[in-house]
Amino acid sequence: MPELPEVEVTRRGVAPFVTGRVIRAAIARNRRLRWPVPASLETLAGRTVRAVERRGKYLLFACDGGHLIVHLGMSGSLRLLPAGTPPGKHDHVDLVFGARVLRLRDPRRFGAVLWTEAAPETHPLLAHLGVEPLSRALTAKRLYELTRGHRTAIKHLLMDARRIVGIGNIYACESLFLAGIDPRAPAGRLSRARCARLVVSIKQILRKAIRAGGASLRDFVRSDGEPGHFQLRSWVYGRPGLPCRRCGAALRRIVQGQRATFYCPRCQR
DNA sequence: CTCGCCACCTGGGGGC
DNA sequence: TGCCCCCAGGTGGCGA
Repeated sequence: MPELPEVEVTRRGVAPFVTGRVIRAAIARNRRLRWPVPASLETLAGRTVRAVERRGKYLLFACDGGHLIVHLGMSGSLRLLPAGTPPGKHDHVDLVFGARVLRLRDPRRFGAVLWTEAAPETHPLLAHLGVEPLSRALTAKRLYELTRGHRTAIKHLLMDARRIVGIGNIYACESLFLAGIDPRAPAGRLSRARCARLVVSIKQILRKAIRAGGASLRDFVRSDGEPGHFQLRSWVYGRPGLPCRRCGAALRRIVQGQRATFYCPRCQR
């Protein structure tokens, strides 16, 4: 799935086609996502989409009277298709806009579609989210402060959405490579200089991935319905045993917190 | 509060 | 071909 760049690319792909448009119908063929798709989904019919926003990996469709919250989980994608396109097995939710339908496909059903009439930032899923990595709020100083007192590995902390949002397994590995930091390093012991380098690396890799149209691995499909062929060439992710593109050393795969971590034992210390 | 771990799902790929 | 096992980009929630 979708880490921040893929969600942002989806947002940008979808927004021009739905902003200012009236939802003619909202359809849930399978309500069994991570949480049940609420019955209030159907009340979207007749409402206008005012904006498409993003908070972390959550997409927020600002509508008259509320926000539709969409999370793509690990295998979700949103596509714009001609209305009437027959749904596939894993196409669970549709928003119909006249000639087009915005369709959620999510084979693993780890995604979510929720509706809230309160301010979205107060929603339980969003209320405790951390800093946006591409915002000015993420500075070297901020990362330094966020890491103090934490013995957990820096890679694990990067993926903790209560501190920093949007960084998943791929971009955690890649940004640590760019910063030359061992993913196992205790977060609280990183120097100010290393925090500064890591912040630069995080912003760089996320921006680059957005520019590339999102790293397209198996499940990500661009919102226009074309399978993304763009794949950000990874430095370390998914390359165990292969030579480091920078120094030639054999890359390693380890497991941290039940997740695979890829790194270069020579470049990252 | 932090931590370590589990669970929720389906599908693809490799080995036999 | 078929079967079985392993792996996968997330993250809420549990108990310690």
